[in-house]
Amino acid sequence: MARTQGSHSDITGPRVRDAALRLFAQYGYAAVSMRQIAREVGVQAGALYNYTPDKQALLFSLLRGHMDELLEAWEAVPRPEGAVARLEGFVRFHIRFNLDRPEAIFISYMELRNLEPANFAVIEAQRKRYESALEEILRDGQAEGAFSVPDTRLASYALIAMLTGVNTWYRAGGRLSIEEVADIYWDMVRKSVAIG
Amino acid sequence: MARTQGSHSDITGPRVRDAALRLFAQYGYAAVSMRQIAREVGVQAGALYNYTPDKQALLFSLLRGHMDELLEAWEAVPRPEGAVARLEGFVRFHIRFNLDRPEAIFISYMELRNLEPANFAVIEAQRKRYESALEEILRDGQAEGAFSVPDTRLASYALIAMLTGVNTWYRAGGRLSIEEVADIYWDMVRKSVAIG
DNA sequence: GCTTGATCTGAACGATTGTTCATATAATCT
DNA sequence: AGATTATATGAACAATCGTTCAGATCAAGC
Repeated sequence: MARTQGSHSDITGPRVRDAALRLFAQYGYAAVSMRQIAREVGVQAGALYNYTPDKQALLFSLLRGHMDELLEAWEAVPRPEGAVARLEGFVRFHIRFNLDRPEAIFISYMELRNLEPANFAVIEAQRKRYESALEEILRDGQAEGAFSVPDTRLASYALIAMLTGVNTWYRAGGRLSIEEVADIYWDMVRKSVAIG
Repeated sequence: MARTQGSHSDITGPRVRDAALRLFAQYGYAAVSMRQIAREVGVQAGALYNYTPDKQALLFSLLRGHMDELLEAWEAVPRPEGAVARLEGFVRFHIRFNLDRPEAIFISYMELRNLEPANFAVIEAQRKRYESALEEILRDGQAEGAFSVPDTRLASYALIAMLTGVNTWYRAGGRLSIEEVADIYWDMVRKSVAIG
């Protein structure tokens, strides 16, 4: 048997990516086999190679696509006057974006070490680009006299870690909505960089 | 050949654990083979089974040992009067402890999903026990009127994530000492839960 | 209706996996 | 010195890994 009714590249391709994303997030890149991905899609392992040259490229493509989406989405966020407003924008954007795609976020942090050096460099550069947006806001706020942040680099690391941590505990349908969570985090972030 | 000069269980045992810890931290549990660990120790793969019943037990033993050490060390920390002082104690302890053993911390967060369910439950319970110590401090501070933390559970998650994030960027010999880092983080934590 | 091209199967490849075990050696005990 | 025990080797096991490929099958274009 081969090629069952109604199956096309346009359908199988995304299904391969979806299955890989979900399985990588759940079990980890190294622990997931190509046959496991194929089974999820309902296809034999060999068929996957119509959609990716190899397993590594599949991981890279997922991470690359995710980072592209992240950077694009962030650049589309309005850039209001004042560092405080911009910081609030960043916090709310980050939480919303992360909670919207927990699996992609998860593998973006967990599977970096499974990227070949050349691929790692690409993703790492994109991540730095995103995180430097936060540091720039902190620098602006410091210059404006709105923040008290002696070390903006370090503070940006601290805040990113805090915000990204939401994904480790938030579950849809819990007692708090995403907006309520964002409100609380924004309050903590605001105070943590405030003067005093 | 077998048993080369001067090698004993007392020596090989810890070396197996050290090698496993380092390799798991660097490449991930699933990506590291028993033969790789054995090579690092300078022994054949079969010899590892004098020190662990299987690979899974080796991972669990490392995590279990780490969590025991963490809980014991935390309980040895003096418990001063006042939630603010206790919070400062927690922050400084957490950063110091984490930066002292980056590899154990790393696998404690990355390899949880590679634990069998029964093993996972044990480690997870220990982690909860540790994190609840922070939440208790926040509740005390709220009751004292020293903090403004509407949701202590959520705030404890936020702070833990922020503090643990230090390990992702801190490198020994960098421009800041551990104490300087702890000072800066404590300042941010203090303000983030303060009133106003 | 026949051909073409895209898509998939199913078997096969060599390599590697975790683990077991008979055997050999070296340290320790008597 | 001889016997015992702990510790290691090295080969073997079945299972699984990522990947390749000839051939089968279906959809689309003429």
